[in-house]
Amino acid sequence: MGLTRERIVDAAYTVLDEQGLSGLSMRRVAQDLDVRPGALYYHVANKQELLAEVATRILGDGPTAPDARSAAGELRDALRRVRDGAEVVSFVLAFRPEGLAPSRTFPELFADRLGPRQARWAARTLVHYVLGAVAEEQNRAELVRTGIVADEPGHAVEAEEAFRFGLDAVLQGLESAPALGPGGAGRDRGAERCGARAPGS
Amino acid sequence: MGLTRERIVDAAYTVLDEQGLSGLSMRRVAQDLDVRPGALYYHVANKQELLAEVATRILGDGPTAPDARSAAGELRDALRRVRDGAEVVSFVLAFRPEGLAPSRTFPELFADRLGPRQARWAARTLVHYVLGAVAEEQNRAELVRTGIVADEPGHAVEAEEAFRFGLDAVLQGLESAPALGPGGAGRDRGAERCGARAPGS
DNA sequence: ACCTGAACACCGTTCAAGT
DNA sequence: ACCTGAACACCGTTCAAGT
Repeated sequence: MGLTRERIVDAAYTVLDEQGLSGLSMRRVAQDLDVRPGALYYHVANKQELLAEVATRILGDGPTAPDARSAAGELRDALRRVRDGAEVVSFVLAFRPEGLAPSRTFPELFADRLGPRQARWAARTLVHYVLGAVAEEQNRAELVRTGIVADEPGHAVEAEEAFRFGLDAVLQGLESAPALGPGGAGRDRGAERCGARAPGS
Repeated sequence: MGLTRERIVDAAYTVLDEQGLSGLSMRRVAQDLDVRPGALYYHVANKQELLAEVATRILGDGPTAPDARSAAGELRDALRRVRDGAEVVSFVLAFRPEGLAPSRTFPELFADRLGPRQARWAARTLVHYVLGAVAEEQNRAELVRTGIVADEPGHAVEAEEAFRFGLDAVLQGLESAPALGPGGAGRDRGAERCGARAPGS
């Protein structure tokens, strides 16, 4: 009864939450919509585009909080609301940089203290931290679900503490370390040989 | 002429470097070894196990440097040596935590200053940062390869600066922020409402 | 304009049967 | 013990043909 881009995204989001990212196939989405797989391609270019739409839905309007700590918390909440949320957003962020909400809003959080370049770098550091932490947590949940690993009690609180520990460290470092102009000079305490070559081939 | 687990890992590593992770299939590996796909399963349980072996090869013996900064640099070098290295290691780290070299060696880097729990958290924060940074860089390289995005000149140096910026921040934060006992009390500067609920469903 | 039917070119994995 | 042949149950994507 009228296939729509929006209905497809809805169905995909539901499949994601119920089956996880590994269960999210175009064929499965089509089946849930009582439609042949090919029909989807009239409304959506390909699976990547559909995933990008799902990621946008996961992230919502982006964080509304004005400070980095609360914004990171909001991002974490958004990612945790749906199964494999961090994995989906990471994937989309990979092939569509600058296209997602955090890439636009997070740099603003550092715009008062840092130049535009450093603000972008700081934002990426923070976003990567949250994505990595939530992805680890959700991946572990997937392993528990499949029975590969046992659900140790007290793991949830440990995850909480661990997240806070790392978040504190990252925020601390971001607000103290790079107190210098947009040129990028002046990081000179034991910074010799950190291993940096051009990517091979 | 004598299929071996080692020869299979060799072939997989070569396919990875030449075709990327998306081109690394069991069938492709079998083809390169002049063998039917089914033959691989006599030496390797499944694709995940093979990927774990490839990740181990990418990481080598783990970092030999005694300080966190150099260790992070060594990890980054190792990941960058092969195409999609960060993606592979992230994937393996997801379904096989504690199984890879960094999970064992990185906590030692913080063992003198932090308790065992915090040392593990600090290690994870640092490893996630490096993985995220290299993954972003390599994902961009893949996009350039496919022609989806243009190869802006000066992007390599920007990546270098960005990595150093974030690394400095993370290291700074890790060595200053959590100067407290293994109990976990005492992070009390503006830490209200960071958004923490149990994972849904 | 929108969807079906049907195919194309792939996947990972299993397993009887051969040697 | 080790590998082949052949299948099973999937994929994403395309595209003529129908309505």
